[in-house]
Amino acid sequence: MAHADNGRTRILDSAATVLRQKGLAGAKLSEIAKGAGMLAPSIYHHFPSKDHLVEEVMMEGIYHNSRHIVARVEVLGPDAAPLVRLRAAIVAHIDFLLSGDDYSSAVARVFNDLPDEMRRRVLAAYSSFDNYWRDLIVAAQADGSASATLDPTVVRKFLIAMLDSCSSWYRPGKLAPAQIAEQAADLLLHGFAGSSRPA
Amino acid sequence: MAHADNGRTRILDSAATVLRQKGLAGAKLSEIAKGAGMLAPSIYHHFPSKDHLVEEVMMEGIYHNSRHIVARVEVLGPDAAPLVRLRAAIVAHIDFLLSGDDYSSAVARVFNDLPDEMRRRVLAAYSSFDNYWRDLIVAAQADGSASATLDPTVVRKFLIAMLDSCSSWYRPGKLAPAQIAEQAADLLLHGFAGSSRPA
DNA sequence: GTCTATAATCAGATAGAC
DNA sequence: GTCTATCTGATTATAGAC
Repeated sequence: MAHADNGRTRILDSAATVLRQKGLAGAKLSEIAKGAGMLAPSIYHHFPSKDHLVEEVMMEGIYHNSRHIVARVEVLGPDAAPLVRLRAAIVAHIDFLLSGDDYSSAVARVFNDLPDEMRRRVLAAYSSFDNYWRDLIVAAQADGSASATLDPTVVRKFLIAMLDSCSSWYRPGKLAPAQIAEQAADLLLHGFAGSSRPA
Repeated sequence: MAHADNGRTRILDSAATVLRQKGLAGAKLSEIAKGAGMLAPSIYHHFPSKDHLVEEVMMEGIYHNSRHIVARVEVLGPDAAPLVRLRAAIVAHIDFLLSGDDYSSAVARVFNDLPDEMRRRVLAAYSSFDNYWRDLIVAAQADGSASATLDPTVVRKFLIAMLDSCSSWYRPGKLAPAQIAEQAADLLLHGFAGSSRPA
C-alpha cells in the first residue's frame, strides 16, 4: 500500500518527492524517472507532458491533505466548540505536512511557481477546502469565541502561510512535529503576548 | 533617486522586479535586460553571471528591508516596551513589503529556490537581521510580557513566513497595507481566540 | 512498457564589431 | 557600453526498436 508497484503510481510518487525537494524548475524528468526505476522517455507512456504530471501531483496533494484534515476535525463531531475544531485542524495540518506526505509538501513548495492557467485550475480544486478553513474561522467568530475584528480571509491566508512554511524549515531532531503543532495552535489562537495562556 | 540612470543600477532594479514577479527560473536575462533598456548580452558587461546578479539583488533586498525595520523600531527608543517594539517591527515589515519594494519582495519570493551555496551565503547575510527579530522576541519573554512557553525560534519562523506571504496574495483595492499590518500584529500578539482584545 | 537514439527548444554565456 | 551572431549545455519531447 505504501508503494504501489504499477509504473504510473511509482512515477507520481517520485514526482511528488522530487517536486517537494527541488521545486518546479529543479524537478527534472530524468530524476523523477530515476526515482521510479526507469528512464525519462518512459514517463511519456504514462503522462502526455511534464505539466500534466505536475498537475496530477498537485491534485493528489490537495486531496490527501484535505481528506486528512477534515477527518481529524469531523471525528470531534459537529457539537465540538468551533475553536476546538479549529485547533484540531491546525494540529492535523502540521502533523500531516511534517509526517512526510510528499504530495501535500509538494503543493506547498511549488504552488506559487505554477503556470498561470494551471494555478487557476489547482486553485479551483482547492477552493472547497479553502472554504472549509473559512467556515471553521467564521464559526468561531459567530459564536463569540474569536475576535470579530479580524478579517476571516486575512486570517486564513496568514494561517495557511504559517503552517505551510513548516516544511521548508523543519528538521527532525529538534522539536517534534506534535510540539511544533501545539506551538502553532497556541500562537495562532492565543497570541504571543501574555505571560501565560488559558488551558 | 527613484531610478538611478547608470546601467548597472538599472539592471539591478529590473532584475528585482522580474524576480519578484516571475521567480528565479522564470526570470530570463532577456526580460531583465529589456526592463533595463538593453539586450541580454549587455548584462555581462556589468555582471559576470546571472547568479552573481541574483545574489546582489538578494543582498540589496536584505539590506533595504532590515534597514527600514530597524529604523522604525529604534525610533521608539530603547526604553519602549518589548511588545511595542515587536509590534512596530511587524507593522514596518508588512508596510515595506506591500509598499512595493521589489528587492525585498524578490527575496521573499525566490529565497527557497536559490542554489544551495548561494542560499547559505544569503542566509549568513540575513543572520544578523534574524538575530534582531530574535532579540525582540526574547526581550518580550524576558520581561514577562510574552508567553515563555513558546519557542523563540519557532515563533520567529512562523512570524516571518506569515508576514512574507503577504506579497503573494495582497492585491490593491481591498484592505490597505496598513490595515493588513494591524491585523497581522493583532493576530500574532493577541491571537485569534477571544471576542475582544486589549487596546 | 521500457529502452536507445535523436530532435527541437530554449536560455545562459562568449566573441568580436562598432 | 551596447550591439549582432554564435556557441554550449541542459531539458522536454518524439521516433521507433525490442
